[in-house]
Amino acid sequence: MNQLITKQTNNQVQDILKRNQLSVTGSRKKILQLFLAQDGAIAHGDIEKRAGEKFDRVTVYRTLQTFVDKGIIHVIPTADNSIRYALCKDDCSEGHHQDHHVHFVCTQCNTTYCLDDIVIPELKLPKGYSSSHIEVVAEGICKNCKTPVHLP
Amino acid sequence: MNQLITKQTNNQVQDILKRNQLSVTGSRKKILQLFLAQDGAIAHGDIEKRAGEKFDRVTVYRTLQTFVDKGIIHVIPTADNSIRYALCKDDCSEGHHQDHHVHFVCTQCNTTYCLDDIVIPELKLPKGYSSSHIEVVAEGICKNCKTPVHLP
DNA sequence: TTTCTTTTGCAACCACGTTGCTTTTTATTA
DNA sequence: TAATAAAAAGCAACGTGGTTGCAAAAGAAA
Ligand SMILES: [Mn+2]
Ligand SMILES: [Mn+2]
Ligand SMILES: [Zn+2]
Ligand SMILES: [Zn+2]
Repeated sequence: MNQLITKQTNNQVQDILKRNQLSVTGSRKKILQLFLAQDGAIAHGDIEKRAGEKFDRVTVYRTLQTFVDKGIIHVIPTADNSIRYALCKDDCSEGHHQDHHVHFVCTQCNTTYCLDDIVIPELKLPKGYSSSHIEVVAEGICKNCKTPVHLP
Repeated sequence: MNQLITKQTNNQVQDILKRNQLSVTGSRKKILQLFLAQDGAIAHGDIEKRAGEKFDRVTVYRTLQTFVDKGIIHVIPTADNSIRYALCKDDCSEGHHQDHHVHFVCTQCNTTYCLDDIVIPELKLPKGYSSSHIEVVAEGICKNCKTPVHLP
């Protein structure tokens, strides 16, 4: 079964790389698999840990940069300066990211989620200020860490 | 006149340091003056440049850390990972920061402002998520960079 | 398989931040 | 004002995260 999933994922990985005109290499396959197997974002450190036994530090950096350039993943700003990445939706492409959405960091499991469907509300700025883009990061408890409610 | 301002500011600096039970030293005076003379936040790099000719790199780090600990300044999260600091309002004190406000980064002059009076609007999170704190950073044109309107 | 192009690994480097320790400065008290 | 104790500053050394140039290896195309 694990084998089956791997095969499926493998096709998906090949597909994404081909579609973006990237050659299929070990490092790219490995890192892309990490993203596909993950609900939410991954910190650079974790990627390096999980891919780093097999690949050089520099290769990991370059692979991630390539993916960002191609619009396959996007960078998520964090308060603690640890860089995180997450898969982009399909409407991103080379040089054209479309990743303006709210991010949610769970304070319990430390997972970062992209909340693509949440509307960023209007902000009443002071006189003279006008904003072109608003970055919102919410902190709290995620769906998986929520304390379950006992029904009577 | 410059002399007068300096004297006034000097008193203010002494006052802030005394109030927080900090000894009055060259580095602390210099760095605090930078903040008092500035509308908006200052990047660590700038502080180091403007105070660094006279003081050691390490001293600048330690001074800023002391100010943060005492609730004199607060750290501002930025997308580009350049750490910025701004003066806290009076309701911050040692170990008790009260700096939950919107930040505004001007894309023209690159100044970062603390918008203390802006209300952070409610966010409709997906089912299962609950947030305890929302970080908002708005990007755009500030009051000083706004294109002036010609009156007829 | 051969050839050309792209990617990788390695070594070296830089920027940023931290730590331990000694010297200097500040506050306190005589 | 001079002596003392406590705090801060300077220095050197180190760690981490990220970058660059170049030679070797792997991938794509033929
Ligand atoms: Mn996202
Ligand atoms: Mn602020
Ligand atoms: Zn969680
Ligand atoms: Zn501006």
